[in-house]
Amino acid sequence: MEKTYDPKAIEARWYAEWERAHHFAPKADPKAPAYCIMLPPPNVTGSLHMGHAFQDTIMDALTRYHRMRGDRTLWQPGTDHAGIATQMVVERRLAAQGQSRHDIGREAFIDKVWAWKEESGGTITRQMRRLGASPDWSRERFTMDEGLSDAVRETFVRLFDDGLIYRGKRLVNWDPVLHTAVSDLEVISEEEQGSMWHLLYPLTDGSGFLTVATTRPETMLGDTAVAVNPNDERYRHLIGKTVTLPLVGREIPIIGDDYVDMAFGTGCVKITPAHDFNDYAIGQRHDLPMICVLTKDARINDESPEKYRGLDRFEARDVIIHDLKELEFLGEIKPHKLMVPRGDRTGAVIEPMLTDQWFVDLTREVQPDGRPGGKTAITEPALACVHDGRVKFVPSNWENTYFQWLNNIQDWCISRQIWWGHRIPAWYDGDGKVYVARDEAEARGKYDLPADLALSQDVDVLDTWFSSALWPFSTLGWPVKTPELATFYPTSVLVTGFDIIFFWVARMVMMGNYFMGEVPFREVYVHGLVRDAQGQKMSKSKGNVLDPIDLIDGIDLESLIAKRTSGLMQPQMAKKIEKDTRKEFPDGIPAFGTDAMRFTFAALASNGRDIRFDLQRVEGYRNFCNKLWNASRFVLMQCEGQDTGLTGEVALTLADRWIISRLQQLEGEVIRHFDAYRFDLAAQELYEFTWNEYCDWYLELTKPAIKTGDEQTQRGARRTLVRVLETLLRLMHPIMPYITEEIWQRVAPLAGKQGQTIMLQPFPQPDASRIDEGALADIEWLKTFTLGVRKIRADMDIAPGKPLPVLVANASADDRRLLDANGAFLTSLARIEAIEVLDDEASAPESAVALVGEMKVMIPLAGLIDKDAELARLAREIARLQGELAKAAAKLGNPAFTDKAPPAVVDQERKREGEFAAALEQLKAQHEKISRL
RNA sequence: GGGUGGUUAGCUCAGCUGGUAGAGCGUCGCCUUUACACGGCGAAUGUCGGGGGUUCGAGCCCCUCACCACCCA
Repeated sequence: MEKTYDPKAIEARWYAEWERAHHFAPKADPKAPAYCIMLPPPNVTGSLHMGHAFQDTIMDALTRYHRMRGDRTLWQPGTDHAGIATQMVVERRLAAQGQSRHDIGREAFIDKVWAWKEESGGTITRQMRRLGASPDWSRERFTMDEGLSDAVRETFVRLFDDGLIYRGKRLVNWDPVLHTAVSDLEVISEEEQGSMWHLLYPLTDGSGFLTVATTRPETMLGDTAVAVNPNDERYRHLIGKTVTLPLVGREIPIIGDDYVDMAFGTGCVKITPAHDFNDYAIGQRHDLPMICVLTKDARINDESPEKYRGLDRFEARDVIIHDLKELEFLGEIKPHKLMVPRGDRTGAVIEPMLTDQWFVDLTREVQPDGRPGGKTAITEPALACVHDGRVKFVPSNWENTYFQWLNNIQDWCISRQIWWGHRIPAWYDGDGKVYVARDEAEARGKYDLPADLALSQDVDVLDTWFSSALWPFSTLGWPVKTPELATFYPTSVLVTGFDIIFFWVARMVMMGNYFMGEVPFREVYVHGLVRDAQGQKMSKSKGNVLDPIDLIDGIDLESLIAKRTSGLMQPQMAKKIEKDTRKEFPDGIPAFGTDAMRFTFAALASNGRDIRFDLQRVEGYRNFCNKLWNASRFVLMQCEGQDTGLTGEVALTLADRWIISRLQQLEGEVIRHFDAYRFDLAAQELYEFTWNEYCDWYLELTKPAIKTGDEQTQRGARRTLVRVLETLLRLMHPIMPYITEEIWQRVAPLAGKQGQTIMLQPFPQPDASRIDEGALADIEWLKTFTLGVRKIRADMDIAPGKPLPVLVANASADDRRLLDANGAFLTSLARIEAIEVLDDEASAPESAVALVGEMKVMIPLAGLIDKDAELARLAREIARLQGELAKAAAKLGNPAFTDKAPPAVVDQERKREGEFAAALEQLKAQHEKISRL
């Protein structure tokens, strides 16, 4: 083996080998329990970001863990078509050639999108392979595949026939750049600085003015009422009167509605039902007319006074304010912070707009014809299955978020006015009558339409999330009843970020319940969001993104800067991004390798919401990989070509029995943490055991055993070295697949294991009968002894390499037994020249002392030890013990404690008190003795 | 306004059913000791956000306040 761990040299080789050998496919054994994870489908033309890498690490760890446990394990991969995002990219490419999609037409445009998918499609799945991800690639699916498209048509038609999909004019989020409705998910509202304008609306009877406050004055063109709170003394008497809308001249009523916040603004609210969600609701309550004043690209339309027609909404705002001022209808203007909704793709300010759209009904109890409405058929079952535990959230508090959203749910707008996606399976005749079926021929048959009746298909496509909602069963073959569907549905766990609980998780539950009659997954593991070291969200525009592949391979500073500053939406940010990047990564990013990155993600996967990604953490775990590498190197050096005790008699030393015991405990802990999705704790246990026990103690303890032990002892040590390492590798494999495979290939034969790959080996199971409590206790004694000597050495400034003579006094029978048995260990670990057991302490020379229980470990002062230093050292220790003793004594002196606390706790406290007291007495005596010198 | 999460060592975070406050990184000494300097050995460091309560005992349970973050309106 190389002296230093070099991830690059091992990763590529193993991945290719695993994939070639089809190790990722679920095993055929029908008796094995099924375990299935659905990969949340990333955008087919997208690329891997830190969130993906984090999530993929968790899913892969779970997949590898269950595969090793013998489950029939499927990690189902695939990608989605990301309708809007992908269409935008292709449109931008067209625009670069001076064309728009309308120039080339729908069909040609769709061809271009497919071509783009072919060209850039494999990036993210290639990157997943770099991460060591082990999904069954042979089952990879794409939401626009034939089969998945069938599933989409099937669900649409069935929901429509069940009366749960309808078409209607509703207020939706309108992106005026994309010319499409978008879902709430695709709208990001952020606080921006704006103004609050006070507008004066004259009462029609001439008796005065009402002052309304608004942040969007241009919408006044579409006002159809002014609302006040019916409890508001100031305005109550005006309800029922009318005002005359300035500039427009329309007479509109003053209405009373509880919605109006008396304390906010002026307490009078202008109502524009066609351009505001709250106003829309008020409009419905009061049966107000809805006047749409904007065109599809957010210009003023022909419903408005001629002067404003054709103006962009923000130009119109300026003109309207100007005109109102001229006419003295303008009151105060106050600076005001408001939430501005923007399209997440375009950055354009979203306008609520009244348009014809398709919706999934999620709110009606019953339909007019008596069939169940969406609330009964879809929403309530989705709530029920979480309430009754058929779907469990981990951590469980996310259930509240889920409930909160479903309890306030609106009908789901599923149509999008774009071209890339699943075209809505609905046809219209010349009169606009709609026919829904799987295809046109079916529509004609189903609705008994004459063959010569001209039909045209709806031009809109479905929301990408509509197809994503079907993912857990459509990828398994539904609507065909495949064996995979029977085996793997419901799936075991969904791994996802909390940001899409509403939009995706809830919708999968809805669709799964409705079409499969069963939940889509048993558990939802909700992980945090990866942020940068400062806790900032990583985003291209902030220039603080990290590419997981750069952590694996490393990247030099200039390349990193170039990457971060290219293709920015706001090129002026480049300077600042460059400066920040130079500051944070003066030397670029070193190559850490996949395993170190994966271990970091696992270690960061606690229950928190935010995960600050700190490069130093990765560095630490890269060092850990190196530690493991070198420990393995040591083991191989001791064992390769040697008898590793595969057959025949062996003798196990205390150290062997101890590390075997600890290994059993570790196995139990790791399993417990994996099962609880506490990857951070599992990682910590593995780290701790490997470094602080296996390397720091066990390897050191084997050195004297191998060097000076008899043949059986050597064989025992070698056997334990390789067996424990081999087991440890299997325990770590789900988190660090590459390094464990590489080392396992060499270690396994020495441990008597055979197999093509570690990834199909059984996951270690603890064996309680191999936990040797005596060995655990004896090693504690040995450690205490060693640490005591080392501490004296360090405090007295004695060279670490200098062998020391040691005397022990006040040794119990047990101490003597341990001294006899472990002399070799002690001399090696603590660098001791010789140990002499004194029967009579009085004869001892002046020494520095450490305590192991009651026993005194003494290092003679002669020529070695500085008297003052030793006194200081003793004084510190005495002070510490006095503190502890006082605490324990106070506790025991309290009768309430001794009476009421459980006896075991009291006993333990008594024992501690005794130990402190004894130690204190010894050290005090020692202090006195030395100070008399 | 409603909701959720958070506040523990210089930094980032663990702390399971209340019973001796922990880790990594960083810091400070000593050391190229034959697996590893991507290392070894040793050390320092806490009013567990404030206040109150329950309890023999509270970082953990209850109440309250403050601040931070996020979600919904």
